[in-house]
Amino acid sequence: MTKIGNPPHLEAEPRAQGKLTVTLEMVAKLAGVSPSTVSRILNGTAVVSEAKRRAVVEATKTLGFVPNPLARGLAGGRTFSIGVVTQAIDSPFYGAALRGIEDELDPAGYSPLFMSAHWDPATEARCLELLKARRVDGIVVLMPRLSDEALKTCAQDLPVVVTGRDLQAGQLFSLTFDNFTGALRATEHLIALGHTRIAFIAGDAEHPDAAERMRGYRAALQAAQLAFDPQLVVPGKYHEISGLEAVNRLVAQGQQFTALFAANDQMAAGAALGLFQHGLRVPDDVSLVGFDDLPTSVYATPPLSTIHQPAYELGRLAAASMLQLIAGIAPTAQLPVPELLVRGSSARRRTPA
Amino acid sequence: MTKIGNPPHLEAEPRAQGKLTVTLEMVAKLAGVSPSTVSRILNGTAVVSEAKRRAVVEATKTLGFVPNPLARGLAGGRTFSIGVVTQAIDSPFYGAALRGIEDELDPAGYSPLFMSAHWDPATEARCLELLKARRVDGIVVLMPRLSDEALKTCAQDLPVVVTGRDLQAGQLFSLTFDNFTGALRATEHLIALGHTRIAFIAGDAEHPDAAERMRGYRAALQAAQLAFDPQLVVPGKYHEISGLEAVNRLVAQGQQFTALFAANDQMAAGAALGLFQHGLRVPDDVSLVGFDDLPTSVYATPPLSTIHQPAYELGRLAAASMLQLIAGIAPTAQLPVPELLVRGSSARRRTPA
DNA sequence: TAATTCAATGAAAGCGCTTTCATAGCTGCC
DNA sequence: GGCAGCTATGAAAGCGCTTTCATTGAATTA
Repeated sequence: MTKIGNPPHLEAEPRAQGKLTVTLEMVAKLAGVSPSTVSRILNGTAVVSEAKRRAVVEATKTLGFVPNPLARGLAGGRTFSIGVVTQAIDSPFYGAALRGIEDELDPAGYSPLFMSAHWDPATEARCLELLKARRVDGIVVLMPRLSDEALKTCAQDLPVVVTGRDLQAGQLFSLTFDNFTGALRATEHLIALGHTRIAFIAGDAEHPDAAERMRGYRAALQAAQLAFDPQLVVPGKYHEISGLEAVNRLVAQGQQFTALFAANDQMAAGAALGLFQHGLRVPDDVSLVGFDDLPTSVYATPPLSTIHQPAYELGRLAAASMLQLIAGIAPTAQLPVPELLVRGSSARRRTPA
Repeated sequence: MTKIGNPPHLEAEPRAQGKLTVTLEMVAKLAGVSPSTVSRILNGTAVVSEAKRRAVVEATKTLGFVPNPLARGLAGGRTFSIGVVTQAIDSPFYGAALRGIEDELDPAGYSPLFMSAHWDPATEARCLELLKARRVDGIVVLMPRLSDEALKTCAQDLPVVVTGRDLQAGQLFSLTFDNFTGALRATEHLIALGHTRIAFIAGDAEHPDAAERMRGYRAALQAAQLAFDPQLVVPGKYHEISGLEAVNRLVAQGQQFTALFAANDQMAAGAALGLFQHGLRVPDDVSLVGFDDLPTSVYATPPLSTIHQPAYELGRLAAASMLQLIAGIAPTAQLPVPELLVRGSSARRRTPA
């Protein structure tokens, strides 16, 4: 029988391990109780006499017993693991969120199972299937690309928490950030600095949050009675390169603008490079504001003014909500309101309009 | 009996799911064969007649059967999952490596299990324990902080692949990047541009790779017969803030330097901000070179010259090596040699020495 | 043709745990 | 004092799969 840690093809290698897996049964025997009792103590499933409890705890220590999660999952139906679907595991924004999830889940005895869907709905669907197959106790999807319907269907099988989408259902909880207000504040800030020609690098319209940010931008203009000029709006895809290309395009078209609002920090970084390449100084010639507050943005030159989006907090709250869902409690968590961080990239208009 | 997907506390919620988990046994019955045969076909463990194989495949499709990884793991001793310990899941560098691992493991039918140790040996040890408890088939540790001994001990239980440390053992394989040569090339580049006063922001001496980079810096100076000036070397901790502080310190001390080599891109970013704040232009006043080639570095203003470290490739190779280890093949993977990327942050010396 | 080997397959025994179910021993009340 | 009503605990049946082990029928050999 192949034993864990003793792969047959490695038999040649000397192994100094006689620890042939301590099982719950061994603990039971040593403690002089039945396996059921040990299990009950382990899970706090039932009342057990203090004497036996002590004996079991001691036996557990003596033997160095660690319950086998696989067996637990198989027998009990719960794996104490939460599937986490992110779009890009290597994105700075999601990284912070993942850490938040990790930090929240860990003390509760749950482990996250990360997968990335790369913004592709099909991949995302596959991730969900894989996670369900792995019998996770719940799934957190950060910025899903799947349809509301698909998510609801998924939530029929197990608790689901999504971010960046507003939909509630039985075991489905969502956490949304007020992108509209965030974008509104960012644009207002630029307007307050005297800018009237404010270009906007939009996110992919497919993302609801990108649409909201666009809406915020327009609302601010309108409130200030500034005309909305479609020429000043360039579509992007949330990557640095989009920001760079957007600036190239604006400049090529000869658009006049003294401020630039990018729908996320990554595009703002790209835009900064574009402006630099065209000899436009930030903030002297063009004020720049981003959205997200990536950890790196404060180290941009000049540091980027932006809307703080609490990625870490988002992760924590999502995880906490999931834990509540599992416990049968209706989550009520809410993300903090958007906060504008004014740094060096935005300044009062200096050039003539 | 608590069924997966039917948490008792959620019974109130209407569930439209009659899919009571398709098991291998059901497939066997439908295909008219024994469970053993189905298992054998699934795993390719033995020769099975073409007729039965077809029947089973069809039954699998009809029923939409997906094997339960938990049961597989419990019965077979293999979980088809690989533990991956990273130091910071939210670091841009590790993010790329994780993606590489994911991409490599997925087609092989393995899933990664990510955990971050936050540069803390104790946490790292705990991660290893947790992963072993989860019965992963192997563990990849990116830049371990644990002692060589501890890692070797761990490798007695299961295959282990580490990066950034040079140690081989039975089931232990390591993948190292030539940090020395990388730092050498970076410094040589600066020297070739006419710089003679080259400051260096070092990484934490505890990291072997940081020590190597320091060694490369010194070797380049020596080869060019430039004096090594300890005053020009500032210790850092691989974070942006270290770079910023380092520049502040250099400037406060009134050190003369026309070039700055940071042991990683994050510190280079911080340094760039520091230089900016002190009115020192890059590259006009100070040439700046980093190390790692983070995805964001190409979007710095100006784009950062740096040593490309193939994080994604590193992940892929680590994962591939793990797969080989599991298959009983001795891995031979090697990281590509360091490559210097000259971008806008480094230029010929313009200021007098 | 009989004896032997071998390939394909089924039966059954777990893997390590949870969870009914059943059973002792108690407490308490009429 | 006897019986309902508990409580603490053990026995045993799985969870869904893998893997011996045993068996059958066919292929091979003398």
